[in-house]
Amino acid sequence: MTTPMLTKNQSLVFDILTRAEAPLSAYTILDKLRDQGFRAPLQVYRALDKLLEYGVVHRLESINSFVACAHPHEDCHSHGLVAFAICESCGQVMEFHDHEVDHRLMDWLKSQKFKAEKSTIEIRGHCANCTA
Amino acid sequence: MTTPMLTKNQSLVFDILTRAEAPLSAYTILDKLRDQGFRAPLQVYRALDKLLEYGVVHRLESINSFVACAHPHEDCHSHGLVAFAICESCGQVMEFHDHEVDHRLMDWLKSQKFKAEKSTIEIRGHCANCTA
DNA sequence: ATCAATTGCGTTATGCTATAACGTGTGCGA
DNA sequence: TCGCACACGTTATAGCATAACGCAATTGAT
Repeated sequence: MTTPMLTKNQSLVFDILTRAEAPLSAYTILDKLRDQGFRAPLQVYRALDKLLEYGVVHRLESINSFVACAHPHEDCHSHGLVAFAICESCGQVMEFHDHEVDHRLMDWLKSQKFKAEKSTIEIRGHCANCTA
Repeated sequence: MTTPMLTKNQSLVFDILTRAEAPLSAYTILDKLRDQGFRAPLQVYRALDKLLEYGVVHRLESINSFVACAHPHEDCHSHGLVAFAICESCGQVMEFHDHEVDHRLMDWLKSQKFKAEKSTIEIRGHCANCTA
């Protein structure tokens, strides 16, 4: 999918996520954008929906947060599965694509005649820096 | 981990989940247990916390729901990763363990010196029955 | 040019998910 | 019998997400 021109709200949300050191919740984004005129959660969620659709933002289901795609130049959808390692100390996220894991899961799904549409692979733990 | 005797509330919640055809949200469980005296969400969440700890129940992060472990005789923790295929039509869930995927992810995490603690692999789509 | 359809936007209200904080009772070992 | 751990019950609150309404701007076909 090619990413169309972002609207004002979409750009504001995307910029916040791009500059963030860690994933942000929708309400945290809302708070950071109050000075820019944001007043309601829906303004954030609507922008996020589009950014997710364009593949430039990921939703981290296990922590109800959102993060800018770490590989914006490639097309995340073509990667198939995307995995995330989420540090519970510092909050930082590593994004990871692996075709082996991808194929293995897809083969199993195929054997079950299951049509996959969206996937979530999230590992929570502690990153190298925080495992002092 | 060996599963201790369940308390009354834990048993009630576990039985509901065991009999359910699909994952249930905490509030759905609450509603189903009102006749048994449940009145507040915490009664459900506290039971769920223990059942999760014992490994007899899984939390599906992507749909905020809970499901009884499909392989109660084995120890889910020793399986390493557990994957779920969740049908968005009928709600049914297939549970799946694969050492290949497991090792591959763990190797990558190890190379990043990331200490994994909890993992989530959830694929949403449509099952064979619902892909008419 | 005009009308209809689409899309984004703003607002209010609401619903769903999860936990904090308090107190009670029970069982059990020191 | 004292103290501790644990399960439980209740009220209140925090955090996450969407429904439903209406308005404005854009586009594109007639």
